Amino acid sequence: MTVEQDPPAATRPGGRTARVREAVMRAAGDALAEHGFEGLDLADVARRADVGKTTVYRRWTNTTGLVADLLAHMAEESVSRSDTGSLREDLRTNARLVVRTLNDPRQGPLFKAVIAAATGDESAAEALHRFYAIRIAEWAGCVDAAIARGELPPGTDTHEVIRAVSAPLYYRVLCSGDPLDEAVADRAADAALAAALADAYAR
Amino acid sequence: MTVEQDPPAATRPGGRTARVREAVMRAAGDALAEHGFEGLDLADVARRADVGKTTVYRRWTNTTGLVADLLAHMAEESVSRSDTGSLREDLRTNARLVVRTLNDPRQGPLFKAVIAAATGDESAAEALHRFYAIRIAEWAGCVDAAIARGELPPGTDTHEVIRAVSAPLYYRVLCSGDPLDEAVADRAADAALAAALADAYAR
DNA sequence: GTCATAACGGGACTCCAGTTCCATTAGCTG
DNA sequence: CAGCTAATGGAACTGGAGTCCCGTTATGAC
Repeated sequence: MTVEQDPPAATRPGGRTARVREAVMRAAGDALAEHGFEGLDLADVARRADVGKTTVYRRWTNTTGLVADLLAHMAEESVSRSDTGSLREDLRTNARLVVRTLNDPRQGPLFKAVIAAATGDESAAEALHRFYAIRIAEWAGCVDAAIARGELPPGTDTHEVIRAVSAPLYYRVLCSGDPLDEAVADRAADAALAAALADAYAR
Repeated sequence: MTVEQDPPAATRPGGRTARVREAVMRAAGDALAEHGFEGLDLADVARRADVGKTTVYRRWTNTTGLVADLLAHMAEESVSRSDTGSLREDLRTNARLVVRTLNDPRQGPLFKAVIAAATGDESAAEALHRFYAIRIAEWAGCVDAAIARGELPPGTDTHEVIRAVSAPLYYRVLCSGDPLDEAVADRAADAALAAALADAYAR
């Protein structure tokens, strides 16, 4: 029996489709940064992207679907971590990068909007978790290197160290509303390092 | 001239108005816990509260206004902090309380929804920041007591210690999506304490 | 008790986000 | 380059969130 398995995709990801996605992703980022998630209007995104409203609704269904894809798109652009040879410096670099991102007039509101979207929609939440998993795994490499240098003992939860750096920064932005600057970033990095060292001693 | 200054309020906060607010607050909490912030419909809240739709729109204007008032209402119910005589134990108690709240099938989604609302609306954000300021100030008393007992040196940023306890828990819920349990709570509390001690040594 | 009016309730109305339908454009295959 | 059809674009349509109008209720002052 010659069943023709795996039909030739029947899809057409060629030039135009990709072009449309790029334009819509950029437009969605702009719109989110400007009006936040709740102010997101797919018709407005379509206008900005110079694309038919119908196309946006057909391919992304609704606002959370669009946000989920935007996150996947953002995750595709990998950021390289630093490697200064000192864990304290690497963590401070990471913390300052997060602060700069969250304070950035475009990126800050975008991240807030995306997090807001994730609180109400499972697929957006999954996309967000994947995004952070990638970032955390990337920077966890710094901690691995530190362990290799003997700055931290083996058995340290490397991902937890990186999470500990970002956590107080996001907490300020999302919950308490306290200001965010380089001093706060450095304190967050130092606190994460102190916690990791204390945890090592306790074992 | 006998100008009658300060006319008798011209407002009528009597029985009915207060009753309506209570009913709407409860209904809003239910609705947020069930459908999240983006699924919040004032007409639905009105129905649950057995109150006219017009009334809800007149008094709270829109969804973010309702959320802002709900937060004020939640802040009014003060929770008493613990006082075990040991800072580590107090911080762990706090961390476990936060975890239990965020994992609670009703409170968890409610907090997520409220945070989502705050990302897109200034007045909701202010209400949220006030809410956390009250909670943090309350629990900072534990750190004050610890300083008085000599567990920590004077000059410690007491609010920062409390923020450091909650931060990793909220980060997991809102960003990374990692699970939340008592072990994580204890680790967060211990990390906050370690960071505070390290910060004290550094000074 | 009586009165003035703050606050509420019901229902009609408006407006626009989201859907549907169909014509048009442009990837892919041969 | 010719043909098939995936994918897009325009425009009319629709449902329900939010508004408006006006009659009704009940609070507080006397």
